[in-house]
Amino acid sequence: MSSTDRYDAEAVERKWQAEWAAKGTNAFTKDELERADEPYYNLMMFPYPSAEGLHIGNIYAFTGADVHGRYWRLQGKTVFEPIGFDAFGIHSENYALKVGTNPADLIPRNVENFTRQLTRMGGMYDWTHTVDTTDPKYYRWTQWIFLKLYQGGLVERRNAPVNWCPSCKTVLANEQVVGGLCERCDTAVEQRQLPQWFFKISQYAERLLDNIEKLDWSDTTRKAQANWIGRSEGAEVDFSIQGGSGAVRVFTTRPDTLFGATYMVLAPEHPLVDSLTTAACRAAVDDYRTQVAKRDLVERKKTDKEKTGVFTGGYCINPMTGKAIPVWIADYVLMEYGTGAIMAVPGHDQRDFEFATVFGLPIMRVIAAPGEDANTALDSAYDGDGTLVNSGRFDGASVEAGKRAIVADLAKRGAGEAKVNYRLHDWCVSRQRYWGPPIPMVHCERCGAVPVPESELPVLLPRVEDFKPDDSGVSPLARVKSWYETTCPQCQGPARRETDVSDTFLDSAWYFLRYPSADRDDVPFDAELTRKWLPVHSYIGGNEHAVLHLMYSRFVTMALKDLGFIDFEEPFAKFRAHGLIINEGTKMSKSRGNVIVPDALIDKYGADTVRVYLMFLGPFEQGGDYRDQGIQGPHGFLTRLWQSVLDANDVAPDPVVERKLHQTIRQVTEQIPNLQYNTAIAAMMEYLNVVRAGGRTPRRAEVAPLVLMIAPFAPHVAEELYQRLGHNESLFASARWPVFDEAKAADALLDVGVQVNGKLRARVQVAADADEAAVRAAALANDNVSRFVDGKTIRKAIYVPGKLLNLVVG
RNA sequence: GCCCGGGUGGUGAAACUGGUAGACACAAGGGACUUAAAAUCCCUCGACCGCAAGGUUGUGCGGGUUCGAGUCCCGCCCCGGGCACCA
Repeated sequence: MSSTDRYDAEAVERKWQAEWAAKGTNAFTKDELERADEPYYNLMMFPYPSAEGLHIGNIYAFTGADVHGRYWRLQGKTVFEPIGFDAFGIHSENYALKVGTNPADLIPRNVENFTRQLTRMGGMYDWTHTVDTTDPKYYRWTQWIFLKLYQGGLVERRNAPVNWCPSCKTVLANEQVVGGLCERCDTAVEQRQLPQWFFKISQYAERLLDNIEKLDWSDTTRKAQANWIGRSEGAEVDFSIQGGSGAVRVFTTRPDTLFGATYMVLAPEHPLVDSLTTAACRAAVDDYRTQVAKRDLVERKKTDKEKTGVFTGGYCINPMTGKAIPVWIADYVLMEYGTGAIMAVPGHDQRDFEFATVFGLPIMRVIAAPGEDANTALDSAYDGDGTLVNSGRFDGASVEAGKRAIVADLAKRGAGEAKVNYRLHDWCVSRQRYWGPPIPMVHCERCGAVPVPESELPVLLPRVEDFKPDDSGVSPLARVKSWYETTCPQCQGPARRETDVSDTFLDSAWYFLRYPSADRDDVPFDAELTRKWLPVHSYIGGNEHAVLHLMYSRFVTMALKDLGFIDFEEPFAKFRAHGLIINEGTKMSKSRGNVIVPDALIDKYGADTVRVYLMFLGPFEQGGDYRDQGIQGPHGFLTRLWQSVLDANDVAPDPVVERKLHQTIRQVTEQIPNLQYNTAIAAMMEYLNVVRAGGRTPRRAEVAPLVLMIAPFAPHVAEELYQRLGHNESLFASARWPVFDEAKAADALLDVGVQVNGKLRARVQVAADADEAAVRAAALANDNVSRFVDGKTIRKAIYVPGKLLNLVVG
């Protein structure tokens, strides 16, 4: 054997990557996309191109998705597998600040490096249809989407709190606030109110929730989405203000406990706080409100701190008891949920109970559990089921019936109504930052906020050398006078551009619509191509995006459908979340210094080995533990496969090997579409062991199908072996997935376990068509079985055909 | 606190719908081939008892259902991830 016949992964991979690029094996022309017979859009979450390059987690995810795409391609589908770069955002911006470079210079270098690495891993990417969210040709259409939603009445400008670091003089994202302090300078973070742009996603809450059950998505992801939307059924109830006009409206899920509402609590920011506050309480209320405003948003939401609050001096009337109850303010009531005000029922809500205990407010029982009555003392809130007590004419009703009856009563009197509330709140898309697409709006003193005309898109992000945040509290763009000074598109008067940029999540909320039409500059997405290729057939990505990215993508898709731009409302027919890779039992992180460097691994073993190993580690949807030594297994496997194909002769396949082959094809064919890659690979290893058992010489017909089956995992070596088996064209362009023959997969003899009283005593071999009597005879003929049966009566026999016989004796 | 995962040999992990636990692989040990090494091939490999045949035991813990439980039910413990005062 000459040295050129040794498995040289590097040479093989170089050769085939060049071949694919030269022949355009994985790229589609517009015409090809339009004419595809069986389109299959295989999408994976595009990466943020960091300066460090692809990490093993990216590679794991992309490989798993690529295996999926290559499999369907071999099954005859036209698989479109694009990749792009999600390059805007705070990560790039902060990193650029840290190293003192402009992100506009940094990103192209990172993209180039990522492209090199992705190519090197052997992904089946169509590089003629890629996107870069920072390219004006892309973000022009991100801005277009903003405008379309604006025109559709789905965008609104309103004040909202942001985290503010008084020392860095900048707005912070929630994750930049650590323990109430700025992560960079440890200064206490405050809240500031700024006008921001919102997408009214909450209008879609019901549809977003209802559609979930129709989606073929990972269960965990669907549950996360449902929880995030957080539907809760209850009622809104008016508590009229004593000695004043109007009422305070609250949302409650427990209208049945209304008789137990002994006080009320408003969020400190609630608009009625001012009018409810009496002169005597004014100072304390103002003081408390200032303190709350000072705290950052993250700290505000901590649940484990002691309840605080102050009395406003005002009273409202409980619509059921007619009694006046005091109105307090406290930071445990949030302005953004419900109506920003609650009726407190300390007897049956733990938070209210704690608050009432701290401030000595009355606690009343209005629900009695079985065995309790109206006078049973409460030492904590009781939130279980039971019957109403201390509730006038509603006494004796169940919780369920009480809810209905009290809501009906309130409705009759015009004091309340049934109401469904959602946790999901509107999407704030404003970022007081530099590295993002400028929001395409103009502020005119006369006309107010005016959208930039479509014909003037893109609103280019100017190159700004000094994009460090300053104390203005607004985007760095607000310092670039030459940029923000403009004229009003409506009245031509002097105007000022919106200087905030949009959220990165907006960039990624529509990129899948762009890919097929990435080469079009006249439209964001071609109508025909979109109809043909979307919704996405398969989407694979991390569970860290299970909520926001997927939710926003669904929302944008729904909105675009309602606006008449597309004819479907769910973007991803199928979604699967992949697991995480850990290293020797511990999480990988830069600080631990245990990050696996993919380039070094590929240098040593080749991309094919790395791909197979990553997919072999554990179930793809659960992740796995990367162990350095383990890679030897897959590497040896590919080496043996190589050797076996080169050594193969033309003798007809051995029947025993052939049976195993068909069983293997069956298993692998079933498991790959379900992402059960680890066991599919194990089956192929097992088969190759049979082919090579005892050092026998493999036959060509025994190994040729294995070359095809390993191709999704190890595409380069598969191509090379396919060629050496005598084919001229690329395997992926010409080969078809092997088909198994059920008859040939069937075993002639079956191994049946024999139990006596549930304990395994023997295994007997019987003909595949043996009936129960035959199995029983064979079992009783077995010494070890008769040992346990002799002298006893067989009371019962359970026979699982072809598998197991259990004799119950006694 | 709540919602998801998960807990099986020395290790990563398999196990269809309740039916022969530990496939496949790593590591370890032994052997063949070789001048040697590499590569390749073969054997052993949960624990305990036994020369063996075989037996007992074993899937985080405690109960239960069943002819039969890693798998189902009830009650716990531990690990990982996400959400978190949501009224």
